[in-house]
Amino acid sequence: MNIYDIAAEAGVSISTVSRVMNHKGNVNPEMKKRIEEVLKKYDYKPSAIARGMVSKTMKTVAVLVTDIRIPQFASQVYAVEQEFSREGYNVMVCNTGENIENCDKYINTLSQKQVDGIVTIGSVFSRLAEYPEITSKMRWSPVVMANGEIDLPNFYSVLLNEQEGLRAGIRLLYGKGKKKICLLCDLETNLGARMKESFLKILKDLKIDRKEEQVISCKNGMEEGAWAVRLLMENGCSFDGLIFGREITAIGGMKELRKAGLRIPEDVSVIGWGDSISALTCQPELTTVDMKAEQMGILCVRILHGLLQNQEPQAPVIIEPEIILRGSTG
Amino acid sequence: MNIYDIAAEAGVSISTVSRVMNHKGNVNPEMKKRIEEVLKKYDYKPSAIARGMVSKTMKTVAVLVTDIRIPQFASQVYAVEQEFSREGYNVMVCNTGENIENCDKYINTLSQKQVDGIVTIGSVFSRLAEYPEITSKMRWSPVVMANGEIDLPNFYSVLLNEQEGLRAGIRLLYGKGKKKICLLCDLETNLGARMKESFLKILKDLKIDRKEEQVISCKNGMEEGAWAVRLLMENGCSFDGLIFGREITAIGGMKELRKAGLRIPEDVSVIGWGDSISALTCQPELTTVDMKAEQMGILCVRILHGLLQNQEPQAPVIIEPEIILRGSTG
DNA sequence: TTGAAAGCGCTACCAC
DNA sequence: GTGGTAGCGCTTTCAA
Repeated sequence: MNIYDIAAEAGVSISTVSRVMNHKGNVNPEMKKRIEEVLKKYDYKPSAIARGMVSKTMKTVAVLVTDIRIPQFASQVYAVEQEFSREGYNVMVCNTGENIENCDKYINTLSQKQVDGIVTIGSVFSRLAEYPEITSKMRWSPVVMANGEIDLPNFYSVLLNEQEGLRAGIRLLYGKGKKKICLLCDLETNLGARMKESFLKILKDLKIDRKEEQVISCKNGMEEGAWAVRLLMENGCSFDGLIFGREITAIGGMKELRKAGLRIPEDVSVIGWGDSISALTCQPELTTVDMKAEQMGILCVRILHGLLQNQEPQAPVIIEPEIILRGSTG
Repeated sequence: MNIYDIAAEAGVSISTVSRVMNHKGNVNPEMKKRIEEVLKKYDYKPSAIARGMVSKTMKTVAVLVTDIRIPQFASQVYAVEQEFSREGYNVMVCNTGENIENCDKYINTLSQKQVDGIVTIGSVFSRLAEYPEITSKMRWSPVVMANGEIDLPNFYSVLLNEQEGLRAGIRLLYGKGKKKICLLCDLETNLGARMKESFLKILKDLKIDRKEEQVISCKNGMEEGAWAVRLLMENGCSFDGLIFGREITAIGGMKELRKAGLRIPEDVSVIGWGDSISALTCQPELTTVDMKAEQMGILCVRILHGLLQNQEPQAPVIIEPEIILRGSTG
């Protein structure tokens, strides 16, 4: 069943059927009605592929994410999908893994399929800047980066004001009398490196002058969080406030603290970084800097969808995080 | 840049270029080399849309899932995406929500885009059987259901042996001397209803004869788990073993038990149903019946990919769950 | 207001 | 072994 069949049955030309289906141009009301009846009779849906061939769009966008199993990412992908779905787009999901070079494979097929746009989720994708052979292949469509930034004409950003989040966290701990604060995050990531920088700057602003290790690098994961805390204790570092770069590492860290007989929040207060249910399942519940995953996803869609409608590109959007108080900080 | 440009630059016809690109038919080695050089020079990628127009496939499949933010579902979608990606397919994700009728909207666009196949994730989709007006629109492609089953020619299934999982859970509790066991799951779902049935059957098999409420219906969610436990206690029901239909409800339930001063596992042993990190973040760690989400995703892909290659359709595949022992059962 | 026809970029068939 | 060409199902222009 194709447009010719419909046209034949309605006794008109395919042009007119096309006009009726797309609500374009003027069509005699009577004829229109006749065509619509045939359309309904067969519940006819025109081929998006043939349409895409002419119009150069399949109404499909792609999301690049390292791993959709990570709750924050899942939330963002969810928001992106739901928003785009409302605009009539479908969303392809690509789990690239941490290794940025894997993007290449996806970019190849996405460009062949001419997806209308790309959303990247997670700070790793900022590293694409180091792979011009990949970004050069990404010029056919706009790219909106959640938590990432690349200085190229078709790349746009939605960023989180991490520094303010960190500042709020430090203020909170400080207000509770916790003045020996450490930051534990993955310094090998762009986000982690930025956090360290902000952290040291804020401490300086606050005229806090700690000699002991203040920043420990640890990968994301529960085990790694526990490991980092152990390291801190083995080094004889004294601390009474910990800020983690991820919820899951914070939870691993809390387990280790408990194992060492330290009470949370009495002996050590803990702050995580995220926005997922995990913060509620752990004991005590975890105070977090809310990364506003869903809001970020929604904003990415607003920008990308705007671009697809030829709206003016926007300056990088900055989202303000919010600190959510729970048991781990008393 | 299209196939004509490549052909012109190489001084050959588009037929030959097509043959080289698709490694089909015989081409003079010299000419082949010349064409490949031009192809490489421009890093030329043929349009998947034009190709799809002829070949009737865009090498794309879709996943229908209620909500990708639920960890088990995220794991399954992840597995499906990774496996299909290895086979050269892209995966569209559709978050349909609990309301099955929302599928209609997605099915319409998916059929227009002629996706090669569909994977559904979660037992809700069994309910599609009640909506022939939707399933009738799903005939253009094979559908493989994870945890679901519909008796239609193009629908295939990968199922979990829930009864065995439940039996293992009950045996475990029984072995620990816990003989007053309750099941807490959402009876309004297909899965929940089946679990209740299995549960009662197993108790009967084991000649366990409990008079008190043994099955409580509670929706999925932490609050709901807590609510169900409260209900159980308010009813004065005595129990020493709880089996929940979801991890998250189990965690909510454990919180409530703790609040009531009950020790886990000494006073009450708890078993959840799932396969996610939450079981490790809670306190104590949760014993679960592993739903084998990733394995299930992988099997769905094997079946669907086989069907796309015109391999023989398979009988429903049944996966055996596995019980993972942790602190909540001692 | 309607229809004829070109053309989107490719694959596959049929001649040569 | 190679090239010409029909045709996939649509949208869009141009004439009528």
